[in-house]
Amino acid sequence: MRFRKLNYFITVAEELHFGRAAARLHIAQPPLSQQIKAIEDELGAVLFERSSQKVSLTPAGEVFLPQARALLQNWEKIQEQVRSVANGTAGNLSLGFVWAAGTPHFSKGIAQFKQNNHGVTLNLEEMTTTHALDALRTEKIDLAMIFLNPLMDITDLEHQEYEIQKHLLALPDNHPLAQKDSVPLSDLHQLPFISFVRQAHPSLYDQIMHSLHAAGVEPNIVQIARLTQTTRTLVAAGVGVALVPESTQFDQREGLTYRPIDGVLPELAIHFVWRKNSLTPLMERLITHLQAQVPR
Amino acid sequence: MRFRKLNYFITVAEELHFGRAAARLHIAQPPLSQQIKAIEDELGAVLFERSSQKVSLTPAGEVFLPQARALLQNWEKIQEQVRSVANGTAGNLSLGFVWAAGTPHFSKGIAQFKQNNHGVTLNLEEMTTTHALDALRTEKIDLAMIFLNPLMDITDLEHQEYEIQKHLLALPDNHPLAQKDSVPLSDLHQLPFISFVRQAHPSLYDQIMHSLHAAGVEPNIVQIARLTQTTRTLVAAGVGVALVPESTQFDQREGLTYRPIDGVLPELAIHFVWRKNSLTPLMERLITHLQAQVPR
DNA sequence: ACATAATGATACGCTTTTCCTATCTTAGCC
DNA sequence: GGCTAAGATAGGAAAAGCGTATCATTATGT
Repeated sequence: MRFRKLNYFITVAEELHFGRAAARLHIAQPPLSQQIKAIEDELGAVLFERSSQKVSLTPAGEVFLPQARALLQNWEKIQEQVRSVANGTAGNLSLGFVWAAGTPHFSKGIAQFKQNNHGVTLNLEEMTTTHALDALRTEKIDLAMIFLNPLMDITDLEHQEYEIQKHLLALPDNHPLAQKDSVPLSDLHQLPFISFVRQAHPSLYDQIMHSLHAAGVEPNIVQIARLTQTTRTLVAAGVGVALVPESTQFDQREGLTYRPIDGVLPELAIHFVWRKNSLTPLMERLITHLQAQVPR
Repeated sequence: MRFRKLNYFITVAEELHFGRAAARLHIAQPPLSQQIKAIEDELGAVLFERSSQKVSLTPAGEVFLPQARALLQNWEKIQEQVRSVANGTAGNLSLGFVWAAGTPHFSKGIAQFKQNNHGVTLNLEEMTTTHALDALRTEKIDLAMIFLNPLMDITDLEHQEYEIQKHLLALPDNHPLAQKDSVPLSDLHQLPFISFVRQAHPSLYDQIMHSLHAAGVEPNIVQIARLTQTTRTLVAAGVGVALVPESTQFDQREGLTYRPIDGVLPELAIHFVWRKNSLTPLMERLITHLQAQVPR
């Protein structure tokens, strides 16, 4: 599909000489004459006024020439665009990610990717793990970055690790435990606790609770916060303490301190997740790029 | 140039099934697979996700489909347009015509032609014979309607008769000659005369003067008018009499009378004139149409 | 688990299209 | 009147496209 004939016509129209045009096209003159005749037959319109002396365009040819040029140009553009989408330098991508993934290196990575891929439209949306999985399966998003753990049933999906975060204990500045450099897990027993809603990340929630129980810690959940933002506000207000992903510390806040935990807690594994057979070059490129931004 | 492959792609994209698509295209399935593969190779982009279970578009294919459709549609439009221009139902045409050609049947003919050929843009310009010939040769106009006579050198042009007009004598209402039903040529001797500029229609001018001399009439040219409009104003004002084309009488005017001439005067032959080998279907159609409007 | 059915890919020979070489035709020119 | 330049025509060769037969893969049903 080289639009051969269209090119033949344009070249003859430019040279106004079958011999020279044929030379430019690297073919002999007779087939060129034939092909032009074929176009004329197909269109039902004579495009050239021929004499042995000179060749000129008929009004029909005059009208055809710019249109033919435009068509070819259009075709070039289409080709480029399709190629761009194919190798991932253009296209659309909807990404759902959990709040904890929104680290400075994540933002930087996204910004760079946009910078280097002007043809790409990224659609970013913050979601809970539960919501993101649903959005993936209903094809509302193409890619998710969520808390993954082995208990989840994701046989219809594929995934790849993004980063592992540790838990930190969020404390009010003036809390007695803030004196210690790191807090033993057992110290959390019966402490007033602020948790996220289980439904947001059910497996993670269950895993954390399991770990606490195993360490003999019975948390006294005094409040359930839907947004991490709210959790921090409540902790700062002295309502209680909370276990938060380490990425939370990137947002500094008056009156809040973070301490590492001494003891066994599940890791916070953020994974890229996508539907089977839906991994496009664009997604691959984005995943590779974002992963490269993760420190260490 | 049937844009075969493009159509193949579109059909497969619509059916999402190589077998059915091949059937719709009236070819076997293997060549279809081959051609699709050829497109993919050419674009450097996989367009379909194939499995023995189902075929689906890749993002690149998704982008390509509407573009391919648009391209084909565009091609159809181009074809139609070229065909229209070729058979004269569309296009542009610049027509220069002498004032005398602007009769009611001329106006009606033009109006009808426009009505019946909406794709046609007519560019009408009133000109003198001299100016029209120049405009023709410099390709500023495509067709002229001018006073033609055998003395003119128009070997580079072709022509066809439009209509023959007679001369009339334009008189003030109260002029003594207005009493007669027709005026003998000899009566014009020494009468105050209003003439057009010789340069406007030189051959015609010379021919008229020759006829007058031959009849022993020595006109007393008191004024030279550039516009026929002006001639009539001057005649009505009693400045003199004038020889005018019979078409002039279609414009009635207070205080003006026209009388036939008894005697030998050149006929006013208005011809279509165009450059050799420049007669397009559109011009042919216009010429035929206008000529059919001439009375009798 | 194994045979069956459905579907796209591959192999290979045939047909059609396109191209090339050689020659013809026409129109200007010395 | 022959010469030259340019496009058209003729006929065979090369290339592209197509068809039949077959393979490979995957789901399905017993």
